[in-house]
Amino acid sequence: MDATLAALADPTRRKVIDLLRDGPRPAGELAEAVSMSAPALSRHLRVLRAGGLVRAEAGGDDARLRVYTLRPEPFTALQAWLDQVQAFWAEQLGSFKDHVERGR
Amino acid sequence: MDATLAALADPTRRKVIDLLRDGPRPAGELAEAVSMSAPALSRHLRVLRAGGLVRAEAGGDDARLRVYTLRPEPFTALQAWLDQVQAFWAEQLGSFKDHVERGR
DNA sequence: GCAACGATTAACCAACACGTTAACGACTTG
DNA sequence: CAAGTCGTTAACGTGTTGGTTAATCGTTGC
Repeated sequence: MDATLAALADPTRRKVIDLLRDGPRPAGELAEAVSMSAPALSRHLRVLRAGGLVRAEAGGDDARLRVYTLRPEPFTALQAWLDQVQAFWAEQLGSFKDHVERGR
Repeated sequence: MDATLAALADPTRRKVIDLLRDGPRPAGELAEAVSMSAPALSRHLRVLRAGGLVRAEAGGDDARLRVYTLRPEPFTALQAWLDQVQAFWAEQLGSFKDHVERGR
């Protein structure tokens, strides 16, 4: 949870996530898409990997390529936490409902 | 979106969110709950306020108190983004379904 | 009015995050 | 095998973050 949100805190990394939304891509394409030096992006990718947000596999045809793909687990975990937080307003709504039903 | 995730990146601030889940609290209580000096927490609260995650109102009885409450907007916005990201696997599932239905 | 209190801001410092260029290892291609 | 390519790590400078204590502002209560 900690690693997930730390990873998502950076705009560049979020942009990478958004890019990967329409399909896996090799590191090079990602670097160019965010107009950043390859080393800089490589470290962002390391953070994303450490947080389990992405996974890298060797490109089948050209083994030099490292193809990155989104991983679902951290996102579902985050969503679960968000649901818990939002339960707060559900309670508020419940109190209000009780309040109303109690006739005032 | 940026401010939201930046705010959530810090563990202390997430703990504050979790504390506020079961009701509004004054700054002092929060500071003690996270065992941190009042100034340190005050700055965390400023970040949370800037991101719109919380709102502060003067305590009705004692005007020295600043009572903090959760605000829903950033959380729903974040959830919307998460849904978009997760659409990725929905597509994958679709492809798999097509794959199966195509008889192989 | 004056001491105490709650909260924030100011000033300062250690630690970390992020970008750059340079160097390196692994693979491909002629 | 030699040169070029893809990606990562190393080393470095810089800006930001997060904590501390000291000072400030508004409110409370005797």
